[in-house]
Amino acid sequence: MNIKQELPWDNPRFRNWVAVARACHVLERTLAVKLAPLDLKPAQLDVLMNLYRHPGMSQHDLARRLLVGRSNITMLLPQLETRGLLRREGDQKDKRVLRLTLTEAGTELLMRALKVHMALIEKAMSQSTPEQCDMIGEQMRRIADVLKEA
Amino acid sequence: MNIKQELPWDNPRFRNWVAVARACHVLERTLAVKLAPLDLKPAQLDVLMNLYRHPGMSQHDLARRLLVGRSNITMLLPQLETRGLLRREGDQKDKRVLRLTLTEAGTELLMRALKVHMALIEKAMSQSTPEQCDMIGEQMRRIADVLKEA
DNA sequence: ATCCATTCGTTCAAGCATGAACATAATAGT
DNA sequence: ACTATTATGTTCATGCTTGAACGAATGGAT
Repeated sequence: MNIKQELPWDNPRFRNWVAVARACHVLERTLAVKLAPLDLKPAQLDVLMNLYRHPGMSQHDLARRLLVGRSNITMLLPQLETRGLLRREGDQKDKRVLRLTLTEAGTELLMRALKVHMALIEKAMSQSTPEQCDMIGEQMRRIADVLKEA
Repeated sequence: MNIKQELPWDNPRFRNWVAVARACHVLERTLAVKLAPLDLKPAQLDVLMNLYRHPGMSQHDLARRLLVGRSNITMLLPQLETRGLLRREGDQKDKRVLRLTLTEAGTELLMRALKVHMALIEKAMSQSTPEQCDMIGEQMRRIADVLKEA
């Protein structure tokens, strides 16, 4: 059996992608710590952000946007709803779907959390020039597109 | 209360970082699917990769390298050891530490998994020029460094 | 009208990751 | 030599995420 293939650590693409994954991991972890005082997890912040930008979303839409399963949303929402951060109201036309909207309290907490999130990202990406930053975003959006077709 | 702050979606750094996180998420997810036929999870592949490159690592070192808790390693290893993919041998000088090494079977499975992983990364990053790719890796390593000090 | 397929949300069991508490071994200070 | 501190690995309870199976609602075909 031919075990000698080109080993990935010599491949620039591999090494560089590993760096991307590590950076993501570290930032996610750091965000979780910084968000703890607000009693918010990164996943919950993602929910609030998406509801702020797209009020009236269905749970299914939210799941697709967050790249998670529908059941995940079902497990996630009650905590936030009980805390009065969002509302779930049945759609009149389609009795299957639940429309999601932020409450005042939800919006306010979101704003405080966003300050934390923004500060972290600013710190992380402060070393990159605007051009580099845009290029990175461009490439990453392309990657997500390429893989979604896979 | 002043709720009107600069909203993040208008900030390039924020938008671009979100793209990074999404790309990571999608690639991780895709990798999990493609690795399923080998009965390997991404986290397990990470273990095998690190043991291949650094034979004789301790569990603590492995945990730090994977950015994961020590207990996680403890829960992760028995599955791989039972499958005969790695060995855990007590260190003679320091009876606390367990030295980890890949077996033949482990190395062989790793090589097969690496083919899958590499193909995926190649596909993802094929759209970037080598210069762009290196620049991305450079920035990401810097981000990880900056955040580790935080 | 009546099936049939599809969609949305829920429930449930399973697998993972985490952090705190613990046991054992090594090390440093005295 | 003795104690206190630190380091390594394990155990355990908790919480998160997933996927499969389900019920209810919708829409389309005949």
